[in-house]
Parts: sequence; structure tokens; C-alpha cells
Amino acid sequence: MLTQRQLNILQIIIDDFISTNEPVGSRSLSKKAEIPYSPATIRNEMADLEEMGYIEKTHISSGRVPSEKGYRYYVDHLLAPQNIQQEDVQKLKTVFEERLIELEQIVQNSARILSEMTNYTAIVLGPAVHDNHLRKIQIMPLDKKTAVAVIVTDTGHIENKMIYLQDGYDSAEIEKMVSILNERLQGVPLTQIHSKLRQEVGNIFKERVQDYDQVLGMLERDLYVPSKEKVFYGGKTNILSQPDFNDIGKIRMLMQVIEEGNLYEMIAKNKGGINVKIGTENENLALNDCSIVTATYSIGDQNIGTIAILGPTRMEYARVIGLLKYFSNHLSKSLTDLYLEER
Amino acid sequence: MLTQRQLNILQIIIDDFISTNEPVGSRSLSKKAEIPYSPATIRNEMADLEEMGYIEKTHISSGRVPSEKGYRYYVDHLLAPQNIQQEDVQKLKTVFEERLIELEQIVQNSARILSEMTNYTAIVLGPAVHDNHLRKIQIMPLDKKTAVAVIVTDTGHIENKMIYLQDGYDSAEIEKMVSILNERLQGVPLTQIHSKLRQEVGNIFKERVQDYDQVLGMLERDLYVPSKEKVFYGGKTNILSQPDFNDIGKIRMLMQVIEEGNLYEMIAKNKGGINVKIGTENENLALNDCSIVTATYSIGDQNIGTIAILGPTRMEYARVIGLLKYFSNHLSKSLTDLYLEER
DNA sequence: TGTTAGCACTCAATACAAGTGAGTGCTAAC
DNA sequence: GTTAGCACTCACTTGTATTGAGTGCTAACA
Repeated sequence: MLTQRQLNILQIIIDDFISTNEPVGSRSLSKKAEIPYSPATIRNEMADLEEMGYIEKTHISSGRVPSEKGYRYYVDHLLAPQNIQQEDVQKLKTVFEERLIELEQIVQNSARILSEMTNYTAIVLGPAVHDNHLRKIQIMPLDKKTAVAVIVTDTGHIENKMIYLQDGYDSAEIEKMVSILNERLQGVPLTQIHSKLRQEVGNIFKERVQDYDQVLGMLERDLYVPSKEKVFYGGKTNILSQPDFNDIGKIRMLMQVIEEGNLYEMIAKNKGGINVKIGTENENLALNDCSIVTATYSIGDQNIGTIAILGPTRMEYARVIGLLKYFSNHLSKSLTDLYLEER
Repeated sequence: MLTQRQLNILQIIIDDFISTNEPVGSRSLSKKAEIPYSPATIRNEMADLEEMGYIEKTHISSGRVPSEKGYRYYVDHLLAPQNIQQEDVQKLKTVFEERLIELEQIVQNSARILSEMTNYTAIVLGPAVHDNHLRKIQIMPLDKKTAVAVIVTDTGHIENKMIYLQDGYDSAEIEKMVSILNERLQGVPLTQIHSKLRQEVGNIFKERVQDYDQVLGMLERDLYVPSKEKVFYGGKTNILSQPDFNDIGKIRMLMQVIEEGNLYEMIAKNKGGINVKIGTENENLALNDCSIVTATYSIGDQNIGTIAILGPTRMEYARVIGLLKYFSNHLSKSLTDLYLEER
């Protein structure tokens, strides 16, 4: 168990290291007003903290640096529930001031603003299209063989699909189909469209659409919903200007993960609330010197997406967590107002 | 004027430097079979070449390295019109083997494959949507205030726009509008839609659509065509693994330009054929150690897009130029077959 | 006259030694 | 329990020497 003094020292070491990126030594610590002890005393405490694994040395006679365990403890117990600053509030609000219509636009802006404010990289997932509900479907014939299916969801997302018709259909026939589809599938979650197609629509088609089997087959084949959600980035290169990444190899790996890696899967699995992954807690090797803070946002009580900030392990946790909490709350509130209450 | 021997030496210096990334000295040159002269002779020739500005030293007693002028001469005069290798042909063909329907899909694949083959970064512009012609327009009402306009072009590009109606329109009215629009605007280049709207459509609306002025205003406001074309990337991070970029500052600038810079403008202005920009010929400071090779592709005899390869100035020009020539030709041919002949 | 051998010279890169400073652990005194 | 003192460690810097690849120049050669 840690004594109060050890907690103080640990906190100050971490705060100091986060802001300076320099190992912190006993002498510089003892100069701080909060610590009225001599370097020697602090050295003793630091030795204990090191033994317990909260801090470590970069070499045998260096100052101390927080270990992952130290950061973890810091995030879990020492973090003052810092209120976010007034100027930050102002900046964040700009996102909500613009006309909020297309969700993806909002989300893209969020990523940009968060990255600008933190100087880290922002990754925003969602809105999770497969959780959306069908609002409207339309099929536009182009020529004898091809048509475009347009699907609009309740969150304003628009999805196009080219579809291929076996034979020429006259437009009256297609219109009939479309109105049946709309009638039967409106409000259905996109994930379930496939199953509903045969269940609900099949019978009606049977009666009213010629060659119904072929048409149904076509719809089932082409009308699948993309399983991958969209990922929006802000400040992809911000992380390159963090002094923590001065090794060219690291930078390469990092950029590769950001560009091509499956950050989506990593981030999407955090469900609800604020979540912090520190260093090797990220299983991806390239992210072993990074931390990822995630927060979810929702419409009503349903989570529809995730916001993440990717920075070095030496991240300004207090500020980032504060920002994300504030922002995800407001975003959820705005979206809920927009998409639920309005109707 | 350069003697034949100087040309040989220049060519070999550049070839050698491109493949090894090491300054090449007189001794190593004289060992090559193509150059049956002693180091001393070569030194004399190199001194001349340097005086003329084709090669330079990294420091006073180093081997020689091609200058930009050297590369330029090499690209313009020395480049053997190298045929592309059989295995490369095979790989490139895979792009054309898939079902070619959506142009953007093809273009995205092209970028990926070219980047994989070259280990440089591929940037593919287009298809230039504003040159496309309208094939079909559709307006789907969503609720009283909003609707989705879907525009399909002759190259299979699909564009969505949310539009905002002033008042509730009944669907019959909208259908009438849409059929007028289709009738009058089909085949019109997207750039001209705006002007045609008032010219051609205006009068007809006047007779047949109620509140035609308001509707026309809405269409003019919301139905603009995005001026920026899509840019597709392949191997964004490839360039990071080029040994030429071992300086962290350079890497940062480079990634920033790739992520956020206006590569579009830089590349789009190259019209027709193969074009090579070497080093400081790229006005962007961050690209002063890079070369960009561009090629255009077309449907029929109309250029619709550009392919570019971004690499270090020490680029394998012969190979890249060969690849791009071959690829852009085939791409143009395939697209022409697909979109012109088929109709 | 063009080519080559020889030589002195330059410079990046590497290795090594010495000095400095920030930091540590330990012990003994307060 | 706290602190002063001291010996020790190690990264970092500075200076010096060595090496090797390469050059320019000159004189000799074919």
C-alpha cells in the first residue's frame, strides 16, 4: 500500500514527466513547493516506488520515469477530475453551432477539432451504420441491366449500391417493388434487412411481382450492408510531432498502423464510458509506446459510435479525459435532440 | 556538349546511384565492364561533368551524386525506352481482370497495385467528376423538409446531395419535376447543369410546376457539383521506408503534405502524356527531395484523370515511367471500351 | 594528344580518452 | 523519521587520432 507521501511523489513525478518529457530526479523534486523534503528522503521514497513498479530508470544513474503500472495507477486513482477549461469549451462548441444535418459531417468535424486541441491524433468511429434503421429505399433504373439502389437511414446516412438486373424490367414493375420494399422494410435495422427480405417481402412479391424469385435473389445478393463502419481521422500526422517519437523506425510503424492498421477493431470493442489503454495494453506492437483514450457517443440510450484520441503514453491524460467526457456527452445530447426528439 | 564517353559515365553514375544510394567514386566506376578506363581518366571526366552541373559532391572528397540537372538530362535523353517486365505485366493485368463497373473502384485498385509494385506512393486523381455528363437524376423525398438528390453520371459515379425543401411538396409534383429534369439535363456536363437549369428548365417549370421560382432557387443552391475531385492513395507510407528519407523533420513535412497538402492541384495541372517533376521543380518545399511522375488516362480522347507516383529524386525513373505508360494506356483502353463502345 | 600512375590532400566516420553534471545508493549523524 | 555527506554510475560532450574512400594535380607514357 502506498503512503500519502508516496502518492504525492508519484503524482508529481508523473505530472512533471508529462509536461517536460525529462526523467525527474530527486533534487528537482525537492525544490518543488509541494514537497518539503530533502533529496535524500525523496530518493528513499523513489526507491520504494521503483521497487513496487510504479516508476523506473532509463539507466542506472538517471532520474525516474513513470512505468506503465505508474500511469495506470495515475489514471485510475490520482487523476483529479479536472474540469475542462473555458477556452476549450468555446472551441468544442463550434462543432455544435453549425447546422447539424449529416451525421458524418459532424463526426468528421469532431475529429478535426479534437485533434487540433490536443495535438494528438483523433479517430472517430461511426455512426455504426449497421445499427441504423432503414428510412427509405429507392431503386433508379439506369439501363436495361443496371440500376442504383439508394438507401437512406434514420441518422441521415446515405448508401449507394449498383445493382445488376438479369433482364430488362419495366419501370412500373420496379416502382411496385420499391413501394413494397419501403412499406415492409421501413424502420428495420439494416442488419436485419437480409432476413426480413425473404420472410416478409417474399410472400408479397410472390403475388405481385413477376419473376419474383429472381428479383429476390438479386436483392439478397446486392443489397448487403457494408460490415465495416467508416473511420474518420483528425490530425493523422500530429503524433509525428510528439517528441516521444524521435525514432524513425517507430514512426514508420506508427504511421503504417494509422494508415493501414485495423484501428477500427481495436477501438470499436470499447463499449461505454471512458476507456484508457496504456502502452502494451494495446496488443498492437506499434502502439506499445502509445495510449488510446476512447469514449462512446450515443443517440438516446444506444451507443452509436466511438471517439478516440491516440497519443504517446506520456499523454496529458487529465486534459484528454476531461475533453472527451465533455465532448461525448454534448455530442450525444445534440444527436439525441436531433434524431429522436424532433420526430 | 557532352561527349559519348561523358554520356556513358553520367548514365552509369546515375544508374549506380539509383540502385545503391551511395555516392559513386572513380575507382568503383572504372571496375565496371562498360568503362575500360582508369580511375584517373574518369576523374577528369567527372570533373568536367561536375563543372557542367550534371553531378555534384556531397563533400569535397566524396564520390559523385547526380544533381537535379543530371536527373533531368537522364530522364530526357538517357533513359532507355525500357520495356516493362513480364512479371510486372502480369500484376498490372489483375486490375483489369475484375469486373469493371464502378470507375472509382478501378481507380482505387490501380493506386494500390502501382504502389505495391514500385514501393513508392501512388496518387490517382479522378475520374474528374465535373467533366462527367449527367445520366440520371432522382429526388427522393424523406420528410416534409428534406429530400435526397441522387445524381448518376455516365462514368458510373454516384453523387448524393441532401436538399432542403421550403415547404411540403407532394410527391406527384416532385416526380413531375424529376422527369422534366431528366428529360432536359440528360447528357449535360455536370459543370453546365447550373446554367442549363435556368435556361432550359426554367421555362418549362414556369408552365408546369407550382412555385417554380422557389423550386428553381432550391435546385440552384443545393445542386452544385463538388469542385474537388476525389484523390485516391496507395502506399501512403511506402515513401517512409525509402532510405533517402532518414531525417525525421523531412518525414514529418512529407507526411503532412501527403495527408493535408494540396497534391491534387499539383498533379492535376499536368495535362496529357508522361510528365516528370524532379526535386525543386516541385514548388512545394517538402517535396524538394522528391520526384513525381504523372500520366493521364482517358475515355475516348478525353482525359479524365491522372495517375502519379511520388518517390525520392533517386527514383527508378526507367521502371516507373515504363509502368505508368503501359498502365495508363491499358486503363484508357479498358475504360473506353467500357463506357463508349458498349452503348 | 589522350591516358595513366603516383602522390599529397581532404573529409566523413569511427574509436578512444577525459571531463562534466545530474543522478543514485548507502551510511552515519541529527 | 529525516537529512547530510560521500562514493559511484552513466549519458553526454569535447578533443584527438586513425582509417579509408575519394579527389586534384602533375609528370610520365603510348
